[in-house]
Amino acid sequence: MSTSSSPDTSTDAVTDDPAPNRTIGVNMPERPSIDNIEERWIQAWEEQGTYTFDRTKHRDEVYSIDTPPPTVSGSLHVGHVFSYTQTDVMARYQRMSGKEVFYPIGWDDNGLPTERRVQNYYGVRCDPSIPYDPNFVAPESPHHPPIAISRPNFVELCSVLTTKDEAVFERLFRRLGLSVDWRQHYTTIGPRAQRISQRGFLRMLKNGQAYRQEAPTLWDVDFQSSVAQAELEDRETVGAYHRIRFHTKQMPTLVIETTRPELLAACVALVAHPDDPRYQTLFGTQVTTPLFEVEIPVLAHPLAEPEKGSGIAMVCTFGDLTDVIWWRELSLETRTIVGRDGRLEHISFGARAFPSIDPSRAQLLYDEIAGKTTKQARARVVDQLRDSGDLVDEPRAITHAVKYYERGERPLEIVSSRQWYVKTLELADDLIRRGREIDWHPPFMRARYESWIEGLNGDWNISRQRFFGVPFPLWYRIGEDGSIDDLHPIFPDEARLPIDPSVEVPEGYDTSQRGMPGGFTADPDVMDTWATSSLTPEIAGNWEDDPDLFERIFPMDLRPQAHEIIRTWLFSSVVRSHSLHQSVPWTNAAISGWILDPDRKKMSKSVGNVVVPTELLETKGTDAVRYWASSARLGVDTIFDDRQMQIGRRLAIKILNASKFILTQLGDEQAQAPRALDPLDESMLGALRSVVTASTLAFSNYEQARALELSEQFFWDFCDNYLELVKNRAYRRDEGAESAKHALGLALSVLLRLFAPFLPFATEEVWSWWLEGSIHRAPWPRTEEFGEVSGDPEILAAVSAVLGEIRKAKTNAKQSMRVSVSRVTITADAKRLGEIGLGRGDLIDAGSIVELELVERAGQDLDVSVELADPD
RNA sequence: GGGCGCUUAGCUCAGCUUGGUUAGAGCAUCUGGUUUACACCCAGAGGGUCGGGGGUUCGAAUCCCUCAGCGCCCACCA
Repeated sequence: MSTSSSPDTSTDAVTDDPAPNRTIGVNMPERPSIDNIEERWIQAWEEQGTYTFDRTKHRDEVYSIDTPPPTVSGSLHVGHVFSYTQTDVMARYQRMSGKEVFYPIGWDDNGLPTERRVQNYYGVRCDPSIPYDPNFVAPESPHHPPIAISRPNFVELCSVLTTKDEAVFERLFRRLGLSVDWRQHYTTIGPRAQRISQRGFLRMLKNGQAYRQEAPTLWDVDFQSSVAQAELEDRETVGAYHRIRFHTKQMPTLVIETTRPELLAACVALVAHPDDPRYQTLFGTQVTTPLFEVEIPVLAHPLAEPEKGSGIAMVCTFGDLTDVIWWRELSLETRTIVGRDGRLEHISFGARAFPSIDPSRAQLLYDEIAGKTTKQARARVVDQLRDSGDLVDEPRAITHAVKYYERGERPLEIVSSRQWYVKTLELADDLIRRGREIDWHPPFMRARYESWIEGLNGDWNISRQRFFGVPFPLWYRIGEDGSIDDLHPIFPDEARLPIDPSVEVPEGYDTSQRGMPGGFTADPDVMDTWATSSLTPEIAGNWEDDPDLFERIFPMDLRPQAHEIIRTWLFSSVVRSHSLHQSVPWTNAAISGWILDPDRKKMSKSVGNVVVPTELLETKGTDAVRYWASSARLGVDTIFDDRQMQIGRRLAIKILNASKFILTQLGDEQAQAPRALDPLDESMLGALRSVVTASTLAFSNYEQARALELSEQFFWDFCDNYLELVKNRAYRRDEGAESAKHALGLALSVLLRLFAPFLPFATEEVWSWWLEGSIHRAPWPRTEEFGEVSGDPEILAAVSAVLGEIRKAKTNAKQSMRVSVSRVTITADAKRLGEIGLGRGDLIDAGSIVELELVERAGQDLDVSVELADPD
């Protein structure tokens, strides 16, 4: 034998090698590793089109997924890694099960988050009154103070930045091994999304599902835009109760309590409960407000709570949502004083809207607060009340829940404005019924959907007074007198969509007529981001522009998403689908949990506890991270736990090593079906067949964590016991070896495929050592593959138990596992003894047993007595 | 105020739908072993009155009632 170094060491002649020459595993490395294998496979999958959607497949052969388009202006966090992996696991399972998986990817890049990011990133702000500057160059670093730029310039910057952000997201998602079809790609600001959003809106306008109305609207004074009920959140905020005296002749003193004394000038009534004995004499009378001395009615309404404060409330236009209800139901006056910028407007007392007994004094007092913010005005009004003697006691500090826009910093105001709405209130029953057509995973998440619908207090406001969004595709006529005809919008032909009405001109008009008497003006608003996102199935499926595709994927099979956006994304999607298609948008909703940090706080950027996902994937390995994400059940909030990733990492490595070992034993001989299977091999295959059945069932119930657990449990036992028992026999050249090789080959193939959805890289790596094609297009294991195997899992279990006892004896004696055993006596009942007898030869080999005695004793389950060989 | 979820070993979690081995796994801890599949390995050990109380049952982690703690969702919180 040559001692010179040969590059071809693996085929170096080793004449006494019991295994034949093998070509299997020519790509098999000496020391397999899961590190740095990702990029190779990502590239191979892309080149081979492994995940490309085949659109010739019929609807019932397709599994379609309404992938959540992540907000690209947000940061990447482990929550993305977690939930997107859970969806990918299901996608891979469905693909292997024979479904053609429609797995698109979108980026949510329109809307306020992007605007805000652009403002901060470049140091700019949008001023729609400025004309477009074609030579504008964005500053290198954030400019202070922000540069005012035109709307078109601003929108351009939004596009530039989102493109950058999207590239970062794409890198992460590829690295995570998502089996999305990158050709099925959309953005929520792109032309297709705009066209479909606008078409969806026009359809709903025409069928009466959308309407425009002037009404009290939730308003963020910083963003200067309306917001929807779904975007509210309560925040505990410090405030104070102020006891204020109103003037009446009916009672010696009349005191109300309020947290918003600055709205006194906007007061339009007092309200008490109809049964409240204290105020019976007041109902129907007029009382006078302090300071401004405006006469207001005292009215009864059941919403007034006698226990709260003094039991009688000051109704202002508008302090909160209850005021809106009272205002509407009691047909009260409108006296708005808070402007859209959050400051008190200048108003005139004595005018019709603001009558006063003493207009000049009222004006004097009010002029001190006009122009101030509500907070500044509040302090001043309290001083005024104190001076006038109408403040009873000093303000009492409290903490109470106040409504904020979820992205906002100051409490919401309610202003009267004209907005576009989508009808939801009258659909409530239908929407709940639709919700019950969807299979929720986990089922209890449906309760959140229903409780949201039951709590709706108005229709869905879809218009926003912002810039980077989908414009409403409408114009309004301007009368000869310059008045705008809001009631009869001009619609574009749908074939023209998408359009920007501030640039394009309605049919029959020309550019010169824009903004002119007798001409037209564009609707200035953009759509709420959810008005677009609610159409993701339509956008991904290219609704009406590609009806052939759409009918192959809609209604979709799966909507994966997080639970905090049930009231927004999920709800609004059901609304649109119900109205546009009289259908649910999908048949399954898989709701992922949150990632919590070890203190059980939700991981978020503001808490400063976010782990950078790309670093995580690089240091742990993608499969390890995917294992962690896969082992969490849907809907369950999960602690970020790198120990769980370590376990996944070990599993992936073990799969590589065990596979290498098995492939080495298989050799390259054409696998031949053995004449008869050894009972131990058959037993192992019988157990594995049960795993296939149980794992498949778990997947069909959207319990991927269970499927993983089953396969993993089997696999470790398979390595520790079966491989040890069978490896000596497999090396021989007899019938027993044939049986072992057959069983090993089948088991390896099945196991790799069972793990493939979870650990796509490690399993693909092994597959490539052995077989052609991608494992991710290989069929999901079926029980039929096991043929006539009728294996009783008890045999392997019994033999393994004996092997365990022998190991225990060796361990207790602090001996090596390789030390030989001079005598083993097994006492058991006939059935157990029979099972063990079937694995006798393998047991003797694996345990290094010199003498094995089987003793039958009825009623004895299993007793193993072990005599170790003399250490000498 | 209404609703949902959770509470099992030091840690992270299964098990509960359909009640029945001695309540499981991994990690961590401890004790050993091994270096021709794998030290990212192997073997073994210790560790739990299944949140409290009550009930149903021959039998309850599992079913029912109740209480508590934690988390979340919803609500017209002057």
